[in-house]
Amino acid sequence: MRAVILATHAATDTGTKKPRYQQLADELRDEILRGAIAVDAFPTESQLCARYGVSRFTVREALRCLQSEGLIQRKRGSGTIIQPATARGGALHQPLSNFGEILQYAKDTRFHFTSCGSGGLPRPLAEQLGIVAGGQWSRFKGVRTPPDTSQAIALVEAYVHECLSAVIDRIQPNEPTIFRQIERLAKVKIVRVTQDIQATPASAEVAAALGIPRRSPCLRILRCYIDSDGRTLEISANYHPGDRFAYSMHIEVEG
Amino acid sequence: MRAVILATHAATDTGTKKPRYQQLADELRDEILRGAIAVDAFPTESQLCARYGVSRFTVREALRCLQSEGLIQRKRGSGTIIQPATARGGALHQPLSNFGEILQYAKDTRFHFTSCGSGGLPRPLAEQLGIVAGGQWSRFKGVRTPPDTSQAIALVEAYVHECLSAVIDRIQPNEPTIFRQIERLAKVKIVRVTQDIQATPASAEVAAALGIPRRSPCLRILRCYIDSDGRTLEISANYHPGDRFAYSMHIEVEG
DNA sequence: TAGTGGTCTAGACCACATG
DNA sequence: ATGTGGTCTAGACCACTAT
Repeated sequence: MRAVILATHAATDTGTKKPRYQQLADELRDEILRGAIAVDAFPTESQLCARYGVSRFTVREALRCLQSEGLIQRKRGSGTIIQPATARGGALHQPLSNFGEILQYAKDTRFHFTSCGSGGLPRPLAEQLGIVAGGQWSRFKGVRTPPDTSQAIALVEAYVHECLSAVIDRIQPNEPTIFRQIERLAKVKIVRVTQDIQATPASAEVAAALGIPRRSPCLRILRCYIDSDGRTLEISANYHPGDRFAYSMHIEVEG
Repeated sequence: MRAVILATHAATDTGTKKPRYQQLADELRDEILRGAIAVDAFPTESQLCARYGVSRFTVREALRCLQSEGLIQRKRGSGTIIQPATARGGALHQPLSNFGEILQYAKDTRFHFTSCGSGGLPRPLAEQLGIVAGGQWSRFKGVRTPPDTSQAIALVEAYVHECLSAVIDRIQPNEPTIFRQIERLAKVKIVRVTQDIQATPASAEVAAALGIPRRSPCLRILRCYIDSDGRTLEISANYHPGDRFAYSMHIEVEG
């Protein structure tokens, strides 16, 4: 009865040129996670402006990133403090509520899947998502495993829309995610992901893959990957064992 | 097998004075949800600047709100479009990933609870959250019901920290949320909420309250309400029936 | 009172999409 | 070529906190 432990810290795409505020966010994130800044001695905005030679806007955009990742906490009048690891939940509650963290989760686990032909979406799935049935989707099936054990933490069923059929044959079964391959091969960009989280009983297949009893509780995460034209290019259903997996997130209160 | 339907649109606190960009966001959100703007005819930033007599910064802050709520989608070079209701999932996938939406969910359901004495945190709960055991917590228990049916959608167990014992007796059992009462009575402010989502089997108590079989899958959402000093003031465990409740959210991809 | 973060203005240049 | 949203500057005033 221990939730999955995931490392944080999004990958740094050193190849692409990032805006200044993202570079700054990367640097500060690094220092925070290395413990190079005392918890109660985070620089003020004006100090950061001076130190990095940027305007307050750039500093604030960078700090907005770190705040949305739960690394810092800010209060008008008093300043910025580093969110202590205990308040972040230690290694136990790594948030998965932004995109970089989903990627990191994928990178930190092993994934292997196989192609399973094509056809329509399963009706219950299409109904829940409100997607008109009838399209053709290529089907993949796989298992996700943490690096330190052989016990699977997810059975994954993925469906890729027919409009990508030209590149489907080139999808490799051992890369960390399918949608990143789609982006690269079809030259599209995923700009939005929707998630539906529900508790379901383990089917025979899920039970076998995860090593749990049939009908025992599973966390099912249904993800839709949407491109800049609003098309749903991929749908994945992820079944996680209820006793070994928790989905963690944090919410900053606005105002 | 139908997920819970929740109305969106955060409440407008007409009493408090809001920043200009939030007022603007409220107005635009209203127009979008009323259908007063054609899906493909959303004004550009400069049009909004002119129409409302504000700077581009203010417009962009407002649009950032709407984007994080999933109402609009923006693309450099082409403009802003309204996310059609189908891509938002219709009434089926109301997001609960920001604070206003959690409040709205609470407002749209009936909640009744009773006080159940005080004591330490249950050990498994304390372990999962990494909170040092030993503190005293006041215990509440309740049921949340949608307005249109009598079928409960959640059994709630809440724990309020002893440092608020001065106000605990004044907590009313019929207001929509406990933490809002805490904020008002103890003059504190919740600035951060963490959530742990897991699938668990229904205990006898949960099964009875929700009208589902014992051991059937439940979605358990564990929330910690944290104030500006980093103190966890309230912890709530929410048990939702797996077949009647889905937690939906969307994620905008950065960059 | 001094300093913090939150809001806001009026500019500017850029990458990108569309004609 | 024009216009979009994304980034960035250099200022300003304010609400709030700490002392």
